Amino acid sequence: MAKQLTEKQFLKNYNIHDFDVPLVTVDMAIFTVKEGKLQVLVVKRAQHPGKGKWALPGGFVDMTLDKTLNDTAYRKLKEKTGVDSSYLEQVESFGGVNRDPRGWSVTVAYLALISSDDIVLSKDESSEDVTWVPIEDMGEKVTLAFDHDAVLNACHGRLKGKVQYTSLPVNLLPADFTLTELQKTFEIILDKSVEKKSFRRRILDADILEETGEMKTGSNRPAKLYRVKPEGESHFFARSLEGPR
Amino acid sequence: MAKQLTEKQFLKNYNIHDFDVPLVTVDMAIFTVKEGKLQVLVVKRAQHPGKGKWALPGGFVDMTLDKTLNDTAYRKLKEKTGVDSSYLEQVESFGGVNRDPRGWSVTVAYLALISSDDIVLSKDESSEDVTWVPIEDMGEKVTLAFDHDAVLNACHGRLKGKVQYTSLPVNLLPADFTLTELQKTFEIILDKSVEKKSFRRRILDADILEETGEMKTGSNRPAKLYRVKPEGESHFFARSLEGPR
DNA sequence: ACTACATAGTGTCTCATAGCCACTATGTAG
DNA sequence: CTACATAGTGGCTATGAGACACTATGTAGT
Repeated sequence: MAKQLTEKQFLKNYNIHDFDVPLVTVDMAIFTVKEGKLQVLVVKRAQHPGKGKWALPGGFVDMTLDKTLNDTAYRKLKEKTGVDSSYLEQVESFGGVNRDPRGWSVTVAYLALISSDDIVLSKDESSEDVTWVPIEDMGEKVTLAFDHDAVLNACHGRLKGKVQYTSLPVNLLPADFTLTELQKTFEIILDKSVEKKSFRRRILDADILEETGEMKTGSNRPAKLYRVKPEGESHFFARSLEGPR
Repeated sequence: MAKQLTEKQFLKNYNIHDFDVPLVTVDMAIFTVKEGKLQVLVVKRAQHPGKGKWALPGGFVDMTLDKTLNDTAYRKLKEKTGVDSSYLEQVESFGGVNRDPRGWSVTVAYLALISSDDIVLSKDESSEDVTWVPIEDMGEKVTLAFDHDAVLNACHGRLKGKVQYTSLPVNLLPADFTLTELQKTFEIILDKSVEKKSFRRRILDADILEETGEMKTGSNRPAKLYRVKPEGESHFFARSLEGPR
């Protein structure tokens, strides 16, 4: 059966373009914060090309299922994580003759942010394994197939950039959270500490959160729980977080 | 000959996908400032579909000429304007089943900024006319084929957004310019006035320009001429231009 | 040559918001 | 009841934007 072919044989048989049209895929960097680390979802490819290698989840646009590129992205996200509502943002498209051995191809990269709470990872016929990898382990412990290291890099860069002047990280937390938890999330993404008072002032003055009325108890002084107001999930600040002087 | 077909006939004959692969194009919003207005380049389509309508310049990826998507963008820019070095930035990709009558298609939108000085517009076989249109006339006096109004909107939005916190507009001016000219350019894009002292302080403190040593004479007091330092063309400011209180 | 004027460029105040860091508040654990 | 950890605040400094009046230096008309 086809699955027993080597990559070389597979490529020899692969013949999608009788017309000179590039392949089009959507690939996603799905981020979450787990165990105090920013992690990204990767899948082990069950099929050629790149069989057995880790890669970002993604795949071809399904012209019968998907009416738009965003549909493709949502579908992929749901397939791998079961999540169907979360922050999703198109980042950048990568296209060229050398990035995929099947020939000229274009991938539209998306960034997704989800809370590690509501996830059940699930593999399908295209992937033999699915796992979270801390972003800090990428490059050394794990490298990705195709140009996915570059794709991931672009997505990670976008995330880090936007964290400086938006409220994006709220999308990495469960519905209710404390300000300290939110601050930690910012710090994890920025990979540096953030001053407590500045942070709380900034977030509270932006008026993007509302108190749930509940408190988070557990260790020491209980903390107020907040939830994101509608529209609050991507507030833009006029000034960047500047970091220590 | 084929050019005499109606659009309906043309579409009936059009049969590029024996395989279910979307079409891939690159479309560009090429901006300049001319006559005190932000203007965008549009072409009148000489071919179906959309024959006779205005559209953003662009076209198919040429898999023999282009090694990457950026190559396609540069090629298109050069074809229409003769310019071969200018600011070019990928903005967003639009894909869907309804945006092009030929079927499922993806376009990768690029934003280009050029100085109105060094341009010689040139048409080719795909366009029967090429012209600049003030962005303020788009929508009322001019509408575009396909979903190009939306594409242009995304590019214009990106430009306006980045002007708030970057030095991008330097790319719309000739090599040498005065601070007042630069300020005017910012004001034209933002469509609001900018305070002179704040503006000059911001730009000069950013250390992205250098004096040419020349002065621009002509009317009244001569003004120092500046040019952009290497790397200065896309400086990011920590604070946005805020506008009048 | 002198004066009017337009445009270039500056001095200096206020204001908003980030960083700093010590202080107070309120719970849990022994 | 005390120690301690974590939540949350007060109040200062620093940076850079906005306001706006002021000075500087050319061109143009007579």
